[in-house]
Amino acid sequence: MLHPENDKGEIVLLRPEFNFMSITLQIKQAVQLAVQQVYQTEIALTDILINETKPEFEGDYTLVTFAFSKKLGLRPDEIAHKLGENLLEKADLIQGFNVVKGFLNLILREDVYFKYLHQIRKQTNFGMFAANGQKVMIEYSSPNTNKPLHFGHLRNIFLGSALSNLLKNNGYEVVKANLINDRGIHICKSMIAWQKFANGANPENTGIKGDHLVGDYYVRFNDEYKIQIQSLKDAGMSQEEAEKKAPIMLEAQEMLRKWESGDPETLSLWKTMNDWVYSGFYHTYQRMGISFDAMYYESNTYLLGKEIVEKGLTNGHLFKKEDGSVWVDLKEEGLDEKLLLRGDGTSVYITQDIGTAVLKYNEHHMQRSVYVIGDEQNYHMQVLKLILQKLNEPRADGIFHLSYGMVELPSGKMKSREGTVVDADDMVDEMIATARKNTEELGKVDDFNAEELQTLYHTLGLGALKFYLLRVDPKKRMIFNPQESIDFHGFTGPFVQFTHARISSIFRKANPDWKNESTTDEHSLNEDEKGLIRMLDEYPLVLQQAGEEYNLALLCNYLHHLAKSFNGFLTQHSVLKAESAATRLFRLQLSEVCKHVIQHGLSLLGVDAPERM
RNA sequence: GGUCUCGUAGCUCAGUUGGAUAGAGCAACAGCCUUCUAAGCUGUAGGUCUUUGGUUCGAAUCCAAACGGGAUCACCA
Repeated sequence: MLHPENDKGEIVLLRPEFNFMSITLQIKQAVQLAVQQVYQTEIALTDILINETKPEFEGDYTLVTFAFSKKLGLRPDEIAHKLGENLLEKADLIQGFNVVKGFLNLILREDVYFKYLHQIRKQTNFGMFAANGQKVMIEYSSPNTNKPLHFGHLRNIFLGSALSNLLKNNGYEVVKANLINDRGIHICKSMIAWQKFANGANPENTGIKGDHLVGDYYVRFNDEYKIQIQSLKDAGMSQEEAEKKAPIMLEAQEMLRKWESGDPETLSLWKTMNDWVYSGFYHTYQRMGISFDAMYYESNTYLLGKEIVEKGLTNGHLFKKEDGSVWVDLKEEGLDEKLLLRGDGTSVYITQDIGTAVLKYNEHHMQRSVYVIGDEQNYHMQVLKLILQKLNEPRADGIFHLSYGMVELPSGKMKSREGTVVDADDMVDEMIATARKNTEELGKVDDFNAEELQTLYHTLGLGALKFYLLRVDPKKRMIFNPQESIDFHGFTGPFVQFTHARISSIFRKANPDWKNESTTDEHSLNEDEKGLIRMLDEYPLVLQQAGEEYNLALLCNYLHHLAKSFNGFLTQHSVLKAESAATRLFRLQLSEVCKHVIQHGLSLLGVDAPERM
């Protein structure tokens, strides 16, 4: 219900035509004027609190006057009465009022609703914002190349992808970026295991998807590693020593050294196996409707990172220790000293992140750079931003870590070693299969051909999955119960999709000429209709707030609420068989906007809205 | 131990720039399909908003402490 404000406390009009129409803003302006007239006091629009009136009271919107009470030194109910009388007399949008303690319940004239609905109907892209000249990069997904994507990645991917859609909608120029972690000991582990155990197995001759194939050898490495540790321990070695001395681990480390020194054979294998993984990832992204504008590879950026660090050393922002290692001092910032280059000159994790950040900026010159990364890296991201600021890298202040909580199983964390990881491809398959099962049981689309059915199952399965992962506040960790799987009832994607299909059904059965109809009859609004219009009024604000807070859950909640309200409306009132021609026309218009908002909102979440289901 | 973070119905989550009697979904129970799609709707039941103290007209929301989860504090990535 609030309008966003800038530093000066002024209302910000992202797209003036929306806010001009907004019912709540109209009321606020009227209240502002009333306060001025009755009490000769200026009051900021942002200090005016307007809520929707609770159903148990009479009214449409409610002004809370407690805050004025302190400023004016008067009783809240007295202020409410005075303002109510003034508004009734002066403001032509108010038809009546009542006062309960400090709450001034306002009854709007019906034509306020009609006018609003007509105005948003004129907006062909209601919910879309004009370009704001700002460019933002959003990095998400960012997988390692040693194993397939799992359920935890899905939260990351859907968050990043939906956030990209949302910010684009809200007027930003968006660059979707993916940073591939393609180098390091983890990929060498898969490579070693493949060399030793695969007998030349590849995606073609096994039919196994490339990322899964490589992942299998990563698992195989760990199995072998465990066995070797055990036998070394049986021979009297300590756990710690055995972990260091296990031959297969030494081989992996040797391979990493070869990789870093540019050994052609090693590089060739590395490239081959990474390509298997990429084609697997590509397939997974594609079926989920995920895409990127810019790809970054850590194997490309770590060298740039080194350069930046060297430069920082000569600038005196960094310092060198006796062993030749390079450090940054973050004690002033309340942190510790952090290592940036090892004594032997090799880079560490954060070095390549520094390089990537600079490369990103050099290529795109964006004002803001969002990193969708799990909350276990909060500290790391804080350090990265501080270092870049310290090095005076441009737009370091524009870095934002969209930190999301881990997806956990009821039994706790997913652990690959314990085989409790839920694979992303399996999950998508399972959701599509569930969609199929539910659809077949209901038997509503028996006339669909095979292709239409495939599309529908895909739409519903992915809709359920995406909505499920986006409906929770990203900051909070969430628990996923695979046994119960994901429901298609209640607060879910398919529920919202279903509402869209129902509305679509109405329009299929209406005379297509209804848009040309006109009537001079009067239609009197009922509470359900008013409630729906109030919800539509809220939509641009929800989008704006969701964008500013990087919180897609707000949009999910809104869409569920809207769909729920619409379903309630539909069971109470008939559209096509309305009492009068005017009512029928009005309800068609209202339904049309609701359909648009549902479709538009879902599209931002990356979810399709089916015409039938 | 330091820092950060979370604690709301049996379960999963909303609600947190302080506002009326704290809301959804799932699970449970009772109803509603000759009427635009029942993947729906309505009702019942379910709460010491972890606890204690503070701030005030008013606290789930802000502050402090305690208790209980989680993350992190690597020359790993």
